[in-house]
Amino acid sequence: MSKSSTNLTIKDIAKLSGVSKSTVSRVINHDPMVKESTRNKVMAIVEQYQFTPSKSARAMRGYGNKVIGIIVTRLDSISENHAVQSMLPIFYANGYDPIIIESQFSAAKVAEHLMMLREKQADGIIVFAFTGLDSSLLTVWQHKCVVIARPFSAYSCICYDDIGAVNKALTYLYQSEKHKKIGFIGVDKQDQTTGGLRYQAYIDFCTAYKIQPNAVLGNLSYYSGYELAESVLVHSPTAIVCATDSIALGLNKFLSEKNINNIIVISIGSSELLNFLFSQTITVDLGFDKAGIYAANELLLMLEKQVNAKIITVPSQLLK
Amino acid sequence: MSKSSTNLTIKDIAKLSGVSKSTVSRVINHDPMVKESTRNKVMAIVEQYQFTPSKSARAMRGYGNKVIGIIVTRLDSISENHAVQSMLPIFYANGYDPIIIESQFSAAKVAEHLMMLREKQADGIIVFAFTGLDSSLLTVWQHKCVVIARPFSAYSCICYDDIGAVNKALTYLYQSEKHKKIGFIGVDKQDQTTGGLRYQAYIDFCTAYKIQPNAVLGNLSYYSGYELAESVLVHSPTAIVCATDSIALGLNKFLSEKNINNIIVISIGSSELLNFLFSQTITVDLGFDKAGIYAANELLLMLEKQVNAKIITVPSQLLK
DNA sequence: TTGTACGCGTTATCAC
DNA sequence: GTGATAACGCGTACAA
Repeated sequence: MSKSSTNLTIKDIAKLSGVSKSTVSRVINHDPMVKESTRNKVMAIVEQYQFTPSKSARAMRGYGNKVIGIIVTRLDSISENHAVQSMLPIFYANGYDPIIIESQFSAAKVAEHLMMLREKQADGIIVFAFTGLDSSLLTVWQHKCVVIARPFSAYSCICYDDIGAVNKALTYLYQSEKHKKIGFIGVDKQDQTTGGLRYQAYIDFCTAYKIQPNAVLGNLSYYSGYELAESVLVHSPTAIVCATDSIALGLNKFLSEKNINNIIVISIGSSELLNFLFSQTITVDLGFDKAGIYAANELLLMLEKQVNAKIITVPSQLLK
Repeated sequence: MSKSSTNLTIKDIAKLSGVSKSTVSRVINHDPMVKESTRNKVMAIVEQYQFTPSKSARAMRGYGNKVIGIIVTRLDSISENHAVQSMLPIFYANGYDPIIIESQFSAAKVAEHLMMLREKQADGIIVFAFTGLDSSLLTVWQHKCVVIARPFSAYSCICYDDIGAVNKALTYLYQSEKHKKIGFIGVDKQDQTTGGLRYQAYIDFCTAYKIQPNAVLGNLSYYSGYELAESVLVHSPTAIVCATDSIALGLNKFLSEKNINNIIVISIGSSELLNFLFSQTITVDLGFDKAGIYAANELLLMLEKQVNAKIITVPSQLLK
């Protein structure tokens, strides 16, 4: 009926409901100082015409755009994907428009994207950290920013339980299953968390329980797991812990090809694909989806009221 | 040195360079009617202070936001990820900020997102189509929209070579390798392209070459490939064509578990993971990355000048 | 309680 | 060539 061709403005709504622009503005922004009757009157028109205030205009008034920037390292990272997918509904439910961008592990790109987000008057950001990303880039955003996967001091961070996850895996193998020869395939220590932390946890466990370490480090790809398999197997372990599910995929392929099926594989990180393809693999869930939920809620909290930075560690869970 | 705390406006630049706002605006927008000397003078200041005009303000002036909306079905779709990753650099290079959103195969969500994009004054959109998405939703965007994976009439579309890909697979098996008993695992025909088109191509080839069809249809998951394997194998084919790489993963898992290794598997869709895990599988590359490039360039073309809708089919390629 | 007038940062239309 | 000025849609002191 009503021509909904071109978008209505606050002025039109004012005319239509017989009040002034300011009153309409007050109604929209839930100013308590408006008479019940006029509020209803205006709201009726607003509903009827499906009016929504121009975001650009509000942004210009310094209002914030109801925009959250989400900077992932790579769009095709399975773990980050899960985290993002679980935070999106939360942002939508609170009226925020999440905009996803890719850093490709480049600090320079992060800087670029942050500039863009500032221009767009984004209200807050979520950053998936990586080796080489410096917290100094984020200073401007300090109080409207949640960092994932690295514990930057003075920032709100969501971290994975790298150490606990490895310990859970090793405890299960050593205590419950009485394995004595446990190998480890990890990633280079230059990667502080997935690399350094998980490797160190393995080493620490070994020294604590007087196990002969048998570790080898590569990169994050499944090729790495495949290629490094042999150098761990040469010490004839009865179980092998993989620092990531990709590595576990590679290792499993190797074992499957060589028809080796008396070795237990435990993966830090539990992906649907790994569980499907190699269902005998034991996995430790790092809780990517929970991380997303934590991150989103924490950010919304920060935007609502001043809240001091905290570091949340997502609990891990052994799945057997 | 210079305090870069709060953002400068066009007014500040004007004051700083001793001209008026209008002249600064002209310089920024490459108006040829400005004296060389003043342009240089202004540009110097612009560079020095790293000034960039407020996007919100431009948007309000109806200028367009230099924003491209990209509506994917799911963030973790490997194929769409590839396409998106290949279009992002193109948009960045042309000064556009791509914003990625998830439809989750829901037409209602698409409608919501489109509303949001309109409010934000997005300049154009790219939509990954799916079963249940109606082109009527897109009418407002008709001339600034590229659709991927479905041939909507009167829209610019990038389509995959479903029929050609299946034909290439079958031709290879039948002509070059002399297979006579070729099975097919596909997806339900309700999915018009991946489901209907690829199945029909198989059937057509069979009737053309008088092959006894041996097809079964399920869904897009790798579980489906695994579960349907048996009902195809029961007719003892020597080769099986899988409509997607996920299905091929599932089928390969089944074959591997049963120690069946005399059956050729061909997958429509070539993923890195499939090639890694089951390297003996022959794959037909549908060209997801090329699709992204085509889509981005086509959209940029549409935004620049009037150009009539065309349908581009991405060539497929057999990889053996 | 509501309306008026102004400013946000930009571009477009005039004059000069 | 360049500068003043109006306009975009909105929020908000200030006045009524």
